[in-house]
Amino acid sequence: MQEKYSHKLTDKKWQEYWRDAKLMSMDETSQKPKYYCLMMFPYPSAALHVGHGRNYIIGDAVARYMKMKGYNVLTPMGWDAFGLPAENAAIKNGVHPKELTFNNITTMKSQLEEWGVLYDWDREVASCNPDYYKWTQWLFLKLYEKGLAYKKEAAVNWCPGCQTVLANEQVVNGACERCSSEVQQKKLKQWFFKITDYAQKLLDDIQLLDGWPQRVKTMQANWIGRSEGAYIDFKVNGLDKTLTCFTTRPDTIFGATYMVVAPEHHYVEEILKISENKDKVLKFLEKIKGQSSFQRQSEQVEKEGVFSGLYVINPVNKDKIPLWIANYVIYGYGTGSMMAVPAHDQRDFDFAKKYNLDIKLVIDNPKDTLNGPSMKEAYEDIGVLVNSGKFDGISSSEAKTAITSWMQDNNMGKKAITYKLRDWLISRQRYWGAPIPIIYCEKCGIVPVKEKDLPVELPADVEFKPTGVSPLEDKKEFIEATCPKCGGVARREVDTMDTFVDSSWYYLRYLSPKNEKVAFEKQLVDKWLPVDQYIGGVEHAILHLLYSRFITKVLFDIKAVGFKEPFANLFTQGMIIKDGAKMSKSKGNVVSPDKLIEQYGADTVRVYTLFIGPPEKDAEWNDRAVEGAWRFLNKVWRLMHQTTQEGNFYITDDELIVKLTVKTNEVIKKVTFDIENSFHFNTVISSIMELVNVAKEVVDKQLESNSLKGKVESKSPYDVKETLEVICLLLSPLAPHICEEMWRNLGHSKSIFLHPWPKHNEKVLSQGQMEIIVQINGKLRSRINLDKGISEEQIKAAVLEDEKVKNLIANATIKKVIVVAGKLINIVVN
RNA sequence: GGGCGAGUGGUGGAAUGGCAGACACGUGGGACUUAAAAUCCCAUGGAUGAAUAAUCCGUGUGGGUUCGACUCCCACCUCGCCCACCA
Repeated sequence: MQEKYSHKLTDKKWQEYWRDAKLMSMDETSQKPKYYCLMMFPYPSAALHVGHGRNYIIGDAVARYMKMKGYNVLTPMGWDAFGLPAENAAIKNGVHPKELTFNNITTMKSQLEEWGVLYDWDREVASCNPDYYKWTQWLFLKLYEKGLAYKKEAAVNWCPGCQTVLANEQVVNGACERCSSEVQQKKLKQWFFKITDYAQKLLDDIQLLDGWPQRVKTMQANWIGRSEGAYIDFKVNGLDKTLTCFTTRPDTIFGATYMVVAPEHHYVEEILKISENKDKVLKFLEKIKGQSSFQRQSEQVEKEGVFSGLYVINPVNKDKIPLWIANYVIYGYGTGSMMAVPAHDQRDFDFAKKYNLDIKLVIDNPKDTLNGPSMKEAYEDIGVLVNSGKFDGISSSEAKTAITSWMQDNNMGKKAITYKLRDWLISRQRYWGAPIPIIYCEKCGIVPVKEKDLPVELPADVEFKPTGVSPLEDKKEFIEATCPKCGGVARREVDTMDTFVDSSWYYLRYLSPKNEKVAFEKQLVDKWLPVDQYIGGVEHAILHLLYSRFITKVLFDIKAVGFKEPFANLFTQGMIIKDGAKMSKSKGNVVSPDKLIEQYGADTVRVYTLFIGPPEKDAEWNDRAVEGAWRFLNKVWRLMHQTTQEGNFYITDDELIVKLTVKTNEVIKKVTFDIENSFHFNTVISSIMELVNVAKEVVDKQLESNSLKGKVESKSPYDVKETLEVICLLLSPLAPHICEEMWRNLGHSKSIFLHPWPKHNEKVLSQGQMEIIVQINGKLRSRINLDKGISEEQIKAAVLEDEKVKNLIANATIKKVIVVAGKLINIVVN
């Protein structure tokens, strides 16, 4: 064994060894229990920084740990390889997206290897390969068959920068998530997945996700946004037309004093035809059009509206109330129109004040009687109904159901549930994605491509120009097709699919990545899924995870898989921050792992990354503190060297033996608990540091006592090697290279990762003495060392006999004594 | 406005309701060295102390529960993230 630790001696050697030995390959014939450990597959962008590294290092540590715990571990990796950045780069630099993507994949793979992160590379997938996207297209066909893929004209978010359509989820503060251009509205015919059909199931089954962070579950529930209420029909005065609104407060229907429709509402066209107020309405619509969607959505924009010139009839009391058009009504939610109850909704109240509309009190505050005209703000709480006909006097919560069923009986409205969740718009007017497998025939209309004709391959040479339509539009050989139904002349769909479709099922493909006959084998996925541990960034808390859940449920319903949820346990790691901000090229605060790995080695970078803080929380990167991890590994190496160079090293002093063996077993217990319970590798490392510190101290003391004459020999000396092995084993998932090296130096011929994880021995823990804290009236006053394992009564007696304690309570009477086993005693006196 | 999370030394952070500040980083001092690096040792929340004595204060603020609160409950303040004119 070298005297000094050098990562240059260990890193490459063991990386190659593990790779050749296929250490992390799943064993298909194994009888061991399975463990599917999955990292969110990355988009192949230029180069990884230490922030990305955290994700892979955590995952690798978990996978190695579970392997040592005796599981048959599946830990695959792949590439979410379609998408805009590669295509944008192609437009800019003229490099084909495919070339760029695969170059990036090569770079990232070698970076992962340098970190010592292992995967079952035989199962690698890339979503841009035809043998993968063939099955993404198959998935589309399955949804189409089930009526879950449909085409409709829709006002879509159009990014003028990327020249494409964006999903609602890709619009952030009215701007494109990618290029920050201001998003415009545009009407296009687009393909959608009917995720709204699964809104309730997606919401209900959140309950099944015991292993998910509460935060993510809440975010999903909010995103689905279920609300219960009623649809209520309002007849337009004097016309044979009904406008329906959605409300969560049917109890306030008697207080509706006007009605509002969104400016985009289809009825606005009718209004313009017949309204006497047409000019003002037109002027208003013009003004609203000038406001970007971002302006409309921000709260700074004042509620504005215009009287339509028409009236509607409140069905419950036949009141004739004005119909308004206003910017604060969202076309996409509910019915795009709403009843306004100014007395009991703050927004309606503000609007009514501004335009001098009636405010009618229908819910009274039982504690403090309200007076309609003098109200300063809306009363939104529960209360007792007034001015509500036969419903006067009942509570508002009762009234909700009572009024709804009464309206239902009288054909005025009905119970309703709405969701904020919208259907998933999957069309992209882009090249670098999976083509939507659809053919348009003049005779037969929309015809899906036959499964046997998949994949619909992307042509290689196309012109990359942002024109607002897919580059495939220019590609005659691609567009021209024959109708699969009638054989006639037809044309192909030129849009490609949102990359979230690619990533919504990849975890199934890993089980049979090369199968050319099916997307995945039911028997295999049913055995291996749900994923035991999914690890990734919280930024995917909504989109990717919701889409994956949706696709899994669809596949379950068509009996393609036998499970309802894809991911049993989810771990979302925190971001690495540098100089107070997320690492990004534009901010110039990116820390590259390459130099650090060159200087300190992979294990130092890994240990520091895990030591930086609890993995689920954000953490600030500190280059200087990396040094601490380096020093620690060197310390371990020196201890190892010092105690193995000249044969076995025995501890012969009984006290030292107890100290070291107790600590060794305590740390095994603590480390195992911290990994199992929370992946808190930061405390795992600090515990191992403590063990190393104690071992060092014991070894030094032993060396001192060896040089002393007349030392007392123990009857059963302790070989330090036992503790050294434990240190190697506990540290190996975190710092695999150095541990593998030290393990071999300890005389083992097989890889440390094939050795079982150590178990602690409770009996050892009960040896020696414990320190009992003595509190008087809850304040720390003394400490007393007592033998472990004595009873509470004995502790109490021993403490009360103690001279110091006696003095402290000399002039007081003892009221009560509380003993906490093994820890503390609190004497309550007065 | 709603939801979630967080507030502990100079810094990152630790603490099943039971010794607050583990483990590190940094800093100061010392040993070794011609010197430096590396390594090792000591100190390191604040206050009053000559003090290695001793005592008091101290986990955002104010209350509460408890023998005992960083931890639980209530109210508030600050910060972060997500959502947001969702009827």
